Amino acid sequence: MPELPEVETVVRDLRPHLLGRRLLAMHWGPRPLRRSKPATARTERVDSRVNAIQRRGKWILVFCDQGQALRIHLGMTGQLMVVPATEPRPDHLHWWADLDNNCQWRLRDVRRFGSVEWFVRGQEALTELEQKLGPEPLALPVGYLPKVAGQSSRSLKAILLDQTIVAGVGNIYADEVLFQAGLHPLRPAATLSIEDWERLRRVLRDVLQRAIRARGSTIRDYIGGSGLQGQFQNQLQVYGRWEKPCPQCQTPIARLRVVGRTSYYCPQCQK
DNA sequence: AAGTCTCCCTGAGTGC
DNA sequence: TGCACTCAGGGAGACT
Repeated sequence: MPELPEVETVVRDLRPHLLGRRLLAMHWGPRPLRRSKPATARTERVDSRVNAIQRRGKWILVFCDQGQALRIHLGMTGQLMVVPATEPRPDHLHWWADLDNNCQWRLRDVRRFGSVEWFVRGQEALTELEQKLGPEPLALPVGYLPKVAGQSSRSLKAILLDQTIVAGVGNIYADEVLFQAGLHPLRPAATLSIEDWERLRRVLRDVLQRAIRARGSTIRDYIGGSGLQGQFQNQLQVYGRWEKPCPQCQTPIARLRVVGRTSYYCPQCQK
């Protein structure tokens, strides 16, 4: 499941293949992705050069030199890759773009939770996101979290998953961060001390940075933009480790459902 | 009005 | 072998 470290890895992998390349045309297949625009099967003439590729939260933004932009979300199972155009089309291919070097940039997405949106006025793709997303967790100002969540009765798990508070954290890294910080997923945000919030801020940054270095976590479907799997799944301390011993205290890892998501945690280490 | 729930989607896994 | 069922969870919108 692509979260911030996985999306960042995809963006870094794609840059050398796409920067400076001309996008000739792009194609949406007959089975619609979620909330894609255009929504129906069609081909869009583009003929514009790729200027920049960036990540914002779990979103990918690709800017072209005539002011347009592509906005892509990988959903749960999205895979982006650049391959020779002659390569056979895989199953579940729902969008692709023709490049000027006989290569094709492709989105494969088994569950179609992803989206690809084409903006003629590219800046709108970013300003829309900025209106609804919180800051990047790798660069959170000291004091930001207690300011926006310090009075909230919500659980810490809900806070971390809320993209309007902080953008890019999903279920896996929320659990890992809370374990590393020694905080229970159901702990009400309003009960944290300033020291707790500062520890959480640092752990959030450190866990995500380590995961980026490992090219993210491949649990089931995720692969990077060069087709490589991630390696951080081997460093996960609690996620997916139900009833296995806690790496700190050997207590069996517990799980429960918080805001519709499965949470893994150590009942001994996390208070 | 803040916070939680439901829905979408498919393949893998499980039990019978 | 086949079938029914559950689970995985991102984000949007419905609901309480």
